[in-house]
Amino acid sequence: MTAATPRWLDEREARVWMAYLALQRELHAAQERQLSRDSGLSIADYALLVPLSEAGDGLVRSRDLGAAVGWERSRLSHQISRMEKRGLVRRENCPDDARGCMVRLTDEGRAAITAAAPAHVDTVRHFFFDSLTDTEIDTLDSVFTRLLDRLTTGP
Amino acid sequence: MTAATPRWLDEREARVWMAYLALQRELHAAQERQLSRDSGLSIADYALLVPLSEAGDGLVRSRDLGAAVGWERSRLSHQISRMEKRGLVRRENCPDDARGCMVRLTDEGRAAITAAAPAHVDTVRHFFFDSLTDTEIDTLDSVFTRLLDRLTTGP
DNA sequence: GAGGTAATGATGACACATCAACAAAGCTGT
DNA sequence: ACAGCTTTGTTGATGTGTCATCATTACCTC
Repeated sequence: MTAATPRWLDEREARVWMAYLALQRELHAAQERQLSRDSGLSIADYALLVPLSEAGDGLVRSRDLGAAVGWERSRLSHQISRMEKRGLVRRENCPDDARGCMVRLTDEGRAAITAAAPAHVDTVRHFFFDSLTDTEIDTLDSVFTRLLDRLTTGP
Repeated sequence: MTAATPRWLDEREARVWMAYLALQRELHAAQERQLSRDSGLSIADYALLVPLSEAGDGLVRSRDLGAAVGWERSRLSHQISRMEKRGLVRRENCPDDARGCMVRLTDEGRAAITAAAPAHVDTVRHFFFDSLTDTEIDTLDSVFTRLLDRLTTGP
C-alpha cells in the first residue's frame, strides 16, 4: 500500500474508473428519483422492505436484517427509527434474546413494497439489464463476485 | 415503465444486481476508510481536489468544477463551504461573470491531495484493477460507457 | 433598452451514513 | 457465582446528499 513510486492509472484504467464512479452516481440517482416519485420510498426504505417482505410473517430480528442488507448496526437502527415514525415497520421485543429487537413489517409497509416493486424492477431492467448481452452479464457476475470477495474477506 | 405483468429478475439477474449493490457499498466504504485514515480526507473532498489540482493554477469556476465531477450545484456549494471551513479551498470572485464564483485550491489543499493521491490510487488498484484481466477491463469499459450513456442522455 | 427567460450560486430543511460512546444482556473460564 | 469479554442495539454529533426556494446576473427578443 506504500509504494515508493506510485503506479498511476493508465488512460484506459482512468477512463474505466471514472466511468464506474459516474455510473454509480447516476444509477443511484435514477433509482432514488424513480422510487421517490412513484412510491414515496427511498432506496434505504426499499432495501429494508425487501427482506422483511420475504420473511413470510414479516418479522425479522434486527441483527438478521442487518446481515441481510449488509449494514452496520447504527445505520440500521437509525433507518428503522425513521421508518417506524412513518408506520412502515414496528419494533417488538425479541423473545429469544433480551438484548435483541424484532422488526415487524406493518400492513402499510407491505402495501408500500408491493406497490413499489414492479416499477422499481422495471427501472433496474431499463437502466441495467436491457443494455447488456448475455455474455456481458456472465462477465459481470464473475467480476462482481471476485471483487466483492476481495473486499469482504481478508484484512 | 408500467407493465401489466412485471417481469421479475431471474436468479442470475438477481444475483448480479445484489452483487452490484454490495460491491458499490463495500467499495465506497473501503475508499472512505482508507482516505479518512491515511489523509483525513473524505471521498467528496478528494473528488473536488482532483480537478482543482489538475487546473495548473488551481483556480476553477464553480460551474466548471460541477461539470467536471458531475454534481448538482447545491451539492457542490455545500461541499465547497465545508472544505472552505477547513482551509482546503477558498472562494473568489469571478471576473468574467458576476453571478459566478471561482474556487481556488489553497496551498494546504494542494498539499493534502498530493499526500493523499498515491495511497488512494494504490487502493483503487488493490480492490479493483488487480483482480481483473485485460479482457474483463475492456468489457467493463464498454459496458459502463453504454450504461452511462443510457442514464445521462434521453429521458 | 426593456421585459421575459435562463443560468448561476447560496441557503435552510430534511433524509441518509458514519463514528464514538454507551447500556444491557449473553457467554466463558475459573 | 463471579469477573471479564462479546454481542446487540441505541443515541448524539457530524459529515454528506437532495429538494425547494431565493437572489442575482446574463442573455435574448421585441
